[in-house]
Amino acid sequence: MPSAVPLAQRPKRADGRRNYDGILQAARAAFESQGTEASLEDIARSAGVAIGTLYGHFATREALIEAAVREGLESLCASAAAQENSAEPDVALAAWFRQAVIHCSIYRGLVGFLASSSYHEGTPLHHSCVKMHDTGGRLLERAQRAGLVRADLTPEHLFTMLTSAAWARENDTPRSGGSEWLVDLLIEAMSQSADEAQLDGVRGT
Amino acid sequence: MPSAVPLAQRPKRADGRRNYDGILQAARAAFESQGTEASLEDIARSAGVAIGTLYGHFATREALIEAAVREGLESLCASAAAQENSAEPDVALAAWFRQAVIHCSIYRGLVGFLASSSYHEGTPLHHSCVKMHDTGGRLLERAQRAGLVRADLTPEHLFTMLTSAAWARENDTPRSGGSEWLVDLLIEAMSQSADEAQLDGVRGT
DNA sequence: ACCTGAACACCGTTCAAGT
DNA sequence: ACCTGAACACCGTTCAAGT
Repeated sequence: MPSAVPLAQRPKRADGRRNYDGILQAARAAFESQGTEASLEDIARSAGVAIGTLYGHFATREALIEAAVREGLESLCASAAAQENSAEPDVALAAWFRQAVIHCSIYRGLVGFLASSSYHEGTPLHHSCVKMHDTGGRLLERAQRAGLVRADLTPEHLFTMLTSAAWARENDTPRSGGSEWLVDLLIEAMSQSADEAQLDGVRGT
Repeated sequence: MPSAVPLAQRPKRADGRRNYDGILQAARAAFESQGTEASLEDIARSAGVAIGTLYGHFATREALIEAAVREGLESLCASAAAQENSAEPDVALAAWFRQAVIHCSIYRGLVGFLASSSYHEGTPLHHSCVKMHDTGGRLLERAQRAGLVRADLTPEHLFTMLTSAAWARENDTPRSGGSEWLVDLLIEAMSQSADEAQLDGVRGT
């Protein structure tokens, strides 16, 4: 069994698929302008279906959110796997980190769901979180083997940095410190100089 | 005029003060166990007053939150001002940063209000945010003058780091990366070595 | 000056009835 | 297999009436 939680599925019947897609489209628009707390009734209304239809396709708000971001997170991880062997290990990691931060903050409130799903199995978004852990972890390990990133970093640390930066981005204001800046700082903080890497080598890390 | 926004005020009449205090106590308990989205009706109920009484004292949810954390943030800034000249500049900054992270994450959801209040005048929590900016900024500047902290850091950057770490703490899980770790990383990232400081000196920073 | 609670509006969620 | 919308529960917020 690949996943214990029944994720939202595109129906087979034509009318069902039409509604499913319409709801998803309306949800994306609503989440984009009002965040993940947007009214589900409004979403159903603007999709032209009854509220019961929305619940029929998406059992919970989180299931709807999951369906709305699934493709994006999927492609984020897919593109990372593709470039995994092309770019320099540290550049690849940094580039992916930047993309991931953006993906996790497309909707205001999304990163909160991601954070609480990450270590809670049985939650719709958990699968996506695990996938991000895995691909992030792979990029991380590769950079660490090359001695370009601190050896004491774990995939969990990476995920914490990721979500924190995404949250900062979500709450960005023209006058605020700037999440872009924070991302730079975090990337710099996880890299290490050649000397430090050699020290690690001596210590046998 | 010190503040354009009318913050919640302790009433002068005895019965009013009793209710005000009771609501505040109930609110703190509710926020602690359920976060800042706790039901206001429940709070009023467990304080033994009608819902109208709660609204009479605290016009908005944010006003209630503000009143609940005011003392804590006040004392946080006061203690920083006191130690401002005792400890080493960088240690003082780091210590305050740690305390601040804790204070901003006592209630789940609080840091979200802080982040959105920081640059929005006319919001109940704005005053507290400005105060944190100021005291944080003073500690920062002192550490920078001593060449112990990166010169390009602004108080806004510090606030962004602060709230991000507080958010991470708010969402901490036994299995997660650990916000404590993130705090350490951020503190380390803002410090700079003596060599770098000298370089800055040469450049005239 | 302060308290009360009914009244209104709104939203989430379920489910019996329909096609 | 899928859709509908009434029904229920709950919460936020206001305000006329009271002390």
